[in-house]
Amino acid sequence: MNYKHNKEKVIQKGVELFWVKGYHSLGVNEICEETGMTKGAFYNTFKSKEKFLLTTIASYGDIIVSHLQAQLSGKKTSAFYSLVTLYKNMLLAQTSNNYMGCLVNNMMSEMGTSYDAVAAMAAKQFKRFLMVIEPAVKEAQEAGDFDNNISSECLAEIIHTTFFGFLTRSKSTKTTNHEAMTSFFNILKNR
Amino acid sequence: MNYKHNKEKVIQKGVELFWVKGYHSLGVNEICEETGMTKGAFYNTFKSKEKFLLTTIASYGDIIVSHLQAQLSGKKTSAFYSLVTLYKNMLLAQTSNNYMGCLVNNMMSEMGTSYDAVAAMAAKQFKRFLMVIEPAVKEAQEAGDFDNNISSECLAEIIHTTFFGFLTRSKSTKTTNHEAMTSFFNILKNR
DNA sequence: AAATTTGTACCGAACAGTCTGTTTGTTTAT
DNA sequence: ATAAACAAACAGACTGTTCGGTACAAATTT
Repeated sequence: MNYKHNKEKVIQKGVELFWVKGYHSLGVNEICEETGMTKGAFYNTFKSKEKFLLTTIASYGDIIVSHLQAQLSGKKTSAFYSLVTLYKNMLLAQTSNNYMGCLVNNMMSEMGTSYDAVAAMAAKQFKRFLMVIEPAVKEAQEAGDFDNNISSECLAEIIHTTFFGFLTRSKSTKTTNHEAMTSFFNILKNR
Repeated sequence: MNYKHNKEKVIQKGVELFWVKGYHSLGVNEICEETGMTKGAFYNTFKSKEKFLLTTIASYGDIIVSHLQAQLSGKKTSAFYSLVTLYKNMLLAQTSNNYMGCLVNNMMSEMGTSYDAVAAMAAKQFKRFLMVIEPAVKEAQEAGDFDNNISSECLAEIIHTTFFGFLTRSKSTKTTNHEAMTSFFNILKNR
């Protein structure tokens, strides 16, 4: 009544909260406390907790897509090196992020088998990530750094899927395995 | 008191339930209903929901370790081929398992950042898996199928981590990406 | 004035966990 | 041999809390 909520800011806070706590251990009450909304405003705006989650995943996807594009469009170095640097930095970022991983990956894991709409949304965002990565992969293939006997789409999928694997693993070890990540890219690289 | 509970059976049911539903969306009431226990018996036996989870993860680890050992000890073919077959079959099994993934991987993701004891237990089981895989990886390296410029431990870790990535991803797509999995092993193979 | 948004009290259901008292097999004392 | 004592396992009603979601009136915007 005395305050018009900034929907974008609320969504960003939602991203943060779901990212840190996951879906089931985050309550609507806590969302309201953290965002300054009341339940009335929340349900009027977002209809349900699940729909709010879907909105946050989509928003998170936007952020990551922008990040990936920014990191890969620099073009100061080879596409291969850009990719290696990108993934190394994203893995490194986990240490200062309390190993929260990636919201899309987290939601695939927590909700994938039980909430179809969430699974579909996560899959959609994953595909968007691949679409940003793929041109760089293709470029690295054409430059001879990656094998050419495999489609760039498939290779992009392998890379990002493996990255997700490292993210999940780092949650339990509380360390980022850079050695393995580096070795992974060394193996991918044509000798 | 006309019934003595079979602790092992209860744990196995717990494995199944946590595997399907995860931690936060599985209640103690449901565990009791499904196992035939009452709350009194449950809390007397397992002390808490979290401790029960730890027990089930350890038990699940035993099952998987046995499975991995059994599949790799056959030795009818090369170590490389045994590994490829093993992972292909495990990925394939997801389709008939409703994409439940691997309990250890699921728990790393859901609980890793919030419950240290669970994170540690998941990490422990993961290490056990690696210890079973590693000798086969080493053998494949010695046979010339895998690169020798990398430690067998590290390579085992890359393989299993990537597999976990594929598991998580299959939860959202509801399909197992065999093409990517096969390509992954093709890339690993020395040409 | 009409429509929309907000705040708050409230709902029934579900949550993890506790409490009291009971049933059991075993150990000890007679 | 019998009985008393005991600890462990058991049953399930019950605790207080939190859950997602609703109702509705007051405030605000149109």
